[in-house]
Amino acid sequence: MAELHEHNTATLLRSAGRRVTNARLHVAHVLQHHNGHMTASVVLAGVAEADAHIDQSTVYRVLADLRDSGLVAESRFGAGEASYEWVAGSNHHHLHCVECGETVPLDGELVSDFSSKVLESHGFETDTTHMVLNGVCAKCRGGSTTFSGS
Amino acid sequence: MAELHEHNTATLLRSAGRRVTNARLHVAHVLQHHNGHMTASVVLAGVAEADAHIDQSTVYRVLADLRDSGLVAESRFGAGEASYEWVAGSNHHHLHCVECGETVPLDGELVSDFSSKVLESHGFETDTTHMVLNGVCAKCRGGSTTFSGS
DNA sequence: TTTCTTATTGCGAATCTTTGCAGGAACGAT
DNA sequence: ATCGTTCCTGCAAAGATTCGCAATAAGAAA
Repeated sequence: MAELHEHNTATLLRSAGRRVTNARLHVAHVLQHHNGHMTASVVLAGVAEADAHIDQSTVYRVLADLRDSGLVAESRFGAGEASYEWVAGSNHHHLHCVECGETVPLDGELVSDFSSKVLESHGFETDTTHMVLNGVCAKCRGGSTTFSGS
Repeated sequence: MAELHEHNTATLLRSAGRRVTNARLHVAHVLQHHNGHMTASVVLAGVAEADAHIDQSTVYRVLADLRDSGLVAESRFGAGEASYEWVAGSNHHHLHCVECGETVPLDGELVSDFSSKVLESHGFETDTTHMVLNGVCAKCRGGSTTFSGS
């Protein structure tokens, strides 16, 4: 099972034109086995635990090129530090509440509709594989709770 | 003129519940007199030139609370370092082309439409005072229609 | 103006992230 | 399996950003 994961990861890396290396597999593994977003320092810790020999600078570099390869999403929730999440190309979006800190998924259709309108009127093709919007959630607004969750 | 600016800035600071201080006026001044986005280090340099006595850590702190006050927008163009821009509450949005690096303004109505749809279906009030979308502009799209990740 | 409260600042040090470079590893070709 | 070309990585050092804390200055109140 871990093997399957690694096989997938290797394939993904290769099709992204990257070499399959120990450091990359470790970073990917840590990200894959953690639910939700992780800050760089958490990733750093996870990788260090798995293989103390991998250097911090390498982890940062790997994170950056996994991001560039589209396998990892890097999000900035407002002021805070960056956080990383394994996405492997899947489209998904977040609404991040600045009051309570919760992050909820955002309907992808709304995003793609918006995206195509932008393309229409500006000729600009937006990269909306992973979008983060800050704001205030239903609960914190105290208003109607029409959101069902998923 | 400079006086007017400073008067405005002071007022804005006060209504944001912040004290009017030398450091804040200097940072604001530097941002106001620069067209477009500036990285932290450029702001740092500008402030240092104006008043060498203001510490770097103070500039970072001021930048952060001007951001929190909504007077300054902090943008992250993809991988690069953060950049800052004096906005003082005005709504405006950017489309940033990852190919040529150009930044063009995005129609605010599209954004507010999108925003109200998100509110409708998720009960989530998005803060879209300053939005940055990455992608590929009309010019750079040229012939190719396919855009793969970032 | 003088006093009082507390947000801000400067300074030094800790922390986080990036960079240059030379040795080592991945992978296609032989 | 070995060779050769490039990509990656570890290491060390530089650079960027944040933090703790005592001293200072802003704004409110008297």
